[in-house]
Amino acid sequence: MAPAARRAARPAPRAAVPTLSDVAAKAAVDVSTASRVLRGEQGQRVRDETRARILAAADALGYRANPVARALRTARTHTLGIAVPQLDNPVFAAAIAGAERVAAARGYALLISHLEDALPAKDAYARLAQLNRVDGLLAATLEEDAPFAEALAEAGVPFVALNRVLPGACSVALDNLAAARVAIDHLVSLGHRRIAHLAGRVGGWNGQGRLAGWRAALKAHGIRHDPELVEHAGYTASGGAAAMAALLARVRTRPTAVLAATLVSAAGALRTLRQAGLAVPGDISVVALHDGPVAELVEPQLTTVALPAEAMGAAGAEALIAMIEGGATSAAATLLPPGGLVRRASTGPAPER
Amino acid sequence: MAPAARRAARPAPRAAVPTLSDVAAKAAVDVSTASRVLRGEQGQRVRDETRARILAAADALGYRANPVARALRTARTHTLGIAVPQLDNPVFAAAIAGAERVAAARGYALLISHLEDALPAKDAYARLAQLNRVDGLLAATLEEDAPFAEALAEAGVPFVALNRVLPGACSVALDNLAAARVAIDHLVSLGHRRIAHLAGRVGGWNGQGRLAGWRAALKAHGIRHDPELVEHAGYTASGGAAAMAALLARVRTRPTAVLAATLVSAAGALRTLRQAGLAVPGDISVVALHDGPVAELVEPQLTTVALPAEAMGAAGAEALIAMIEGGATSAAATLLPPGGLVRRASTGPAPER
DNA sequence: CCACTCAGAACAAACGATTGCGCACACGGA
DNA sequence: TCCGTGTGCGCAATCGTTTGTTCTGAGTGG
Repeated sequence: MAPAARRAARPAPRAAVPTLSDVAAKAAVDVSTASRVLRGEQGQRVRDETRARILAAADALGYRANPVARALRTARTHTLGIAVPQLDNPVFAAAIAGAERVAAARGYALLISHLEDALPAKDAYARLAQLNRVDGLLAATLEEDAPFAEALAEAGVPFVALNRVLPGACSVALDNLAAARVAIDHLVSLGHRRIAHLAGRVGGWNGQGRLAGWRAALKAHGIRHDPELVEHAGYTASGGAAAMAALLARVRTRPTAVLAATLVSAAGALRTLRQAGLAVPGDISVVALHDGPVAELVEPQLTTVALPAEAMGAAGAEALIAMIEGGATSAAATLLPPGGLVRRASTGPAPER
Repeated sequence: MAPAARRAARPAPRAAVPTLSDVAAKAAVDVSTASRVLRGEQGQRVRDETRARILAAADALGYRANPVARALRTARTHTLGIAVPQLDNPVFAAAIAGAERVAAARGYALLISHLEDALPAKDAYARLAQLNRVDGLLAATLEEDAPFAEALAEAGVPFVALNRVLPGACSVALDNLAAARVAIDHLVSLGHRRIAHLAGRVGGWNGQGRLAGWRAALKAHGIRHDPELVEHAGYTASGGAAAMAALLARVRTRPTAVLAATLVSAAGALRTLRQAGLAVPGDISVVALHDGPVAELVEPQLTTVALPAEAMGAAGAEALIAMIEGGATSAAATLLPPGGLVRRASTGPAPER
């Protein structure tokens, strides 16, 4: 199979890419005519014969419009930016995948930018330097980045907040209340009434929402929420383990079930429970928000509530493109309903007392 | 100062972004002079006073060069593309993170493209349409995509193959032989001599390399490799579980240790071992290639060999930028050495016979 | 037979930068 | 006084498109 692979180093292999004027020349028309035909605009008055000639020439040359030149002229790059705080987080990875899918389908490219930490508004402006190369931005930021949002708004850059609701900005986020409700409904249906909550990041939008959801769902079932049953676990395994340990050490009456705000913290909690000699779900049931491959790797496999991370990215991209193309800056917030309960082995009937 | 800045027709919230000619006007110089000063080129003959005036004007206006215009003129977008087959795979996520880090540090943006499946060369060309918006491409593709590579080479697009070595192309990949060696050394030092291999994707570059590494490392220790001890597991948990089961069912003498080609398949194998009533590491040790958070979530926690996925993305970006800026198309392959053994609970001394 | 209309296509001006070249002016030596 | 020489900057072309405007005939009604 020796034939094709041959890769010259010297002669600057970059083939001259045909331009519009090449096409126009070959078809013996003006570039403007060629442009109109190739852009396929309706209502253009071009004779069929001419049109065919241009299309043939373009095809023969393998012409592709130069996006850069087009962007300069039209002031539209057909590129979306997505800024995420962490690339390794599966939730953001999924969101990126969703955004990429929609972007590609709509003819947009996706530029990705990693926003290490909470960025000082200053940095936000620095990032803005890059922003004239995108038509809009998907901002999947973690917390009090009002400055960031304001910088964007001020600069007139269309953007949508992802993974949280930002008042006044178009936002696409997860419906944490509904998600918590699904989890609690499940536990209650199994007979649980004393249900603890391993909360997520304090101050984070999702963390707050899930905590609120836990409370509201309990209330809906006529269960008074016991503040003692909340422990902040963050979103790491060690955080989950530590929080579970703290909870067990602190409470008088052990809860019969736990709602963990994140999958990974639930996995950590499982470790603590195992070490404490408690059976899951025999002694205590565990359910986590967010589904993922990890749920099947732990022992026992975790019952979860699937959350639409991919769809969140996709919906964000849709909304952003709508803003860009429609021109209207909507400030509507979209809450994506949970995908449903994924029942596995970590939940079971409440133990008899 | 009414003259220069007047842009939007409607109220058009998008703030008028200052252009070079705005700066030039404010500093009362020609745009060419402003350009030379702002680009900071050496050897330009500009009076200090003039330079200061221009810098002040740019600063006052908050001027940022328009990357699109610059790209059009210079035929360089300062954008890298990265094509990955799966966005949800932590390895690729890490590679993207690494590439993004380097790209950002070097003043490049990163465009990400998801290549669903093996892409017919046709599709490869379609993607090329987007390619004149990047200066080069990081191609993290899975397998026999020689057509893709050739399409790129033919189009003269600088690219580097990521996560595999592609003959004739600049490649950055993991040193699977060395990684397997680290794992086997560890097991052998614990007294293991009958070591099975849960292989990765058949036909994949990494899968092949790890299999070869397993063989070579055994040989280095004077252990004859037993072909019976290889089972193809792929890179999923269920694949790992099934392969482990098949292996146990098939072999006469049970191996005392297993080298899994991937972290997730190792996790699957753990499940099978647990169900089979075998103790890990009491009856059998397990070590996986690639480290990650999952390793600490499973029971027992997995001993792994850390593989530099982030560094791979970074090195790929470095190489690509070097190609772009240096002009020379190197075809060198870089193999990244493993990060080392991460010893956890899944490996222990070989059981007495 | 003559203006008039309108289809079909060319002209030309942007978009915002970069860059080769040329034009002044000041200075120094003959 | 005059002619290099060289510094400091402006002129203008260009990158590849898009798009408003103008031009040219051919067809038409009066």
